[in-house]
Amino acid sequence: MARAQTTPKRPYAPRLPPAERREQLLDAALEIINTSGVAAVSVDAVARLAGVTRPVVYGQFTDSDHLLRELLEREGERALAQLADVIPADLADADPADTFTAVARGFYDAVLAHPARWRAILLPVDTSPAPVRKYKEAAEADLRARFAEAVRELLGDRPDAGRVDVDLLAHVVLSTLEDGGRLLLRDPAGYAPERLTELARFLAETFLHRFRP
Amino acid sequence: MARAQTTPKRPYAPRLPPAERREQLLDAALEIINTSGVAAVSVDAVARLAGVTRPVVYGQFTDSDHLLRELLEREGERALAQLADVIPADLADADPADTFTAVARGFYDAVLAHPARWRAILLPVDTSPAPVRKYKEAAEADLRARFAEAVRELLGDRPDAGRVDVDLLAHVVLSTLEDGGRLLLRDPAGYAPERLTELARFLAETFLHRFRP
DNA sequence: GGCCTTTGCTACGGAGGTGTAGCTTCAGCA
DNA sequence: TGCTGAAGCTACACCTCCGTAGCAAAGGCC
Repeated sequence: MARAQTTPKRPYAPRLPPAERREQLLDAALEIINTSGVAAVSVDAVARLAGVTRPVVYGQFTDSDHLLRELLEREGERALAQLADVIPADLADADPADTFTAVARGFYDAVLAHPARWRAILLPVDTSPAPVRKYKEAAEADLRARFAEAVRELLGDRPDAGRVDVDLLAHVVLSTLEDGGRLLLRDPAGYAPERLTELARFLAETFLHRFRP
Repeated sequence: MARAQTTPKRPYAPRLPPAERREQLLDAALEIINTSGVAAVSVDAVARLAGVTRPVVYGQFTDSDHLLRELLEREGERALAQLADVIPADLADADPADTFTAVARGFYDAVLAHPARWRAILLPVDTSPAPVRKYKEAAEADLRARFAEAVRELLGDRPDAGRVDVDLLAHVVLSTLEDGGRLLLRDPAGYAPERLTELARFLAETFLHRFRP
């Protein structure tokens, strides 16, 4: 009764140095994305989940867009780090179909290893007021360019090689892999990595077959 | 000065019978999606754009979700109607690669013919609070099933036919076509229907080549 | 030309989010 | 042990959107 007359007085949150607070807030935002979708991310929601008040969030980020951009950047870097082990540096030696299959498998395993991260990256295709999308598109363009380069090298001056729209093919292949990632996130049982990888192998072999009659 | 003392008194919107008002409101929502994204669709925004007050909207729809669902249903039906002319009834006769190429071309032309409609359908991959997504997924599942059936018929009992994960392949092919549609909407000059269709033909031929050595 | 139904409007109360100004608490250090 | 700066908190004013209750205008019908 005595304390009811005054506001319950929120417990003081543990103090953290800026860098740690920052990480904690980004973690909170990632969790919100995974439980309630990107749309639910607001300065308010992040502060609440982190057990802190809004001014604390404003101390680290200018607004929720800024926070979201930073989150995608952080997760994007970590995602690329995951893929770095997977994407081969030199592909001159190995069988191209094997290589592609291994990349696909590595990607799907990476998705399964950190579903929350990849959900944040793969699901919001249109969302985010455009400044966020930029970072992602740049990263994807880079991946496409590398893939296209690899295909060009592979085809060399084989007959008919000129007929292939390599850049558009890169687009299609990347988006196919991504789509597999989304299926994996939505229904890991129905679309297990093995199944997705098997199709990747089939497609790679089919493509190569076309150029080795 | 005389009229400044009272509220400016909004001009009375032209009266419309419910059915027409409904259409008009759906049109307004579609325009909002195209100019500002799905996230910007609210009862308020729709009413404003339609030159009408909120209670009028509530007369036709229970809330913005309901409105969005109805819109997707309307546009979905119209989209399917566009595709009806394109998707062949019997495919026993023609060359499969030609058929697939024609379907792809028809689809891309349909997208270009009504970009606003297809933007509403293709762009919001994750958005929309889940009840809206349902309708779309059902339609896609149907398309996938039909495609898968066609491929099964085509393969028949050719050697190796059993090795193909037809259902997953249907997923990949549909999502590839859709991705082409998105490219077309974002950059019609860079990804003209001809270019996209050419790749579709190449992929179809490559696939068939694998089964006709 | 007056009535009555239909369509639209004003006006309210409320929920939730934004960003900021100014006060409080904590912890380390002299 | 008391000061001080960094880290948090409260409180406020503002905005946008939500739904609804009750009033006002149009226009068809007799």
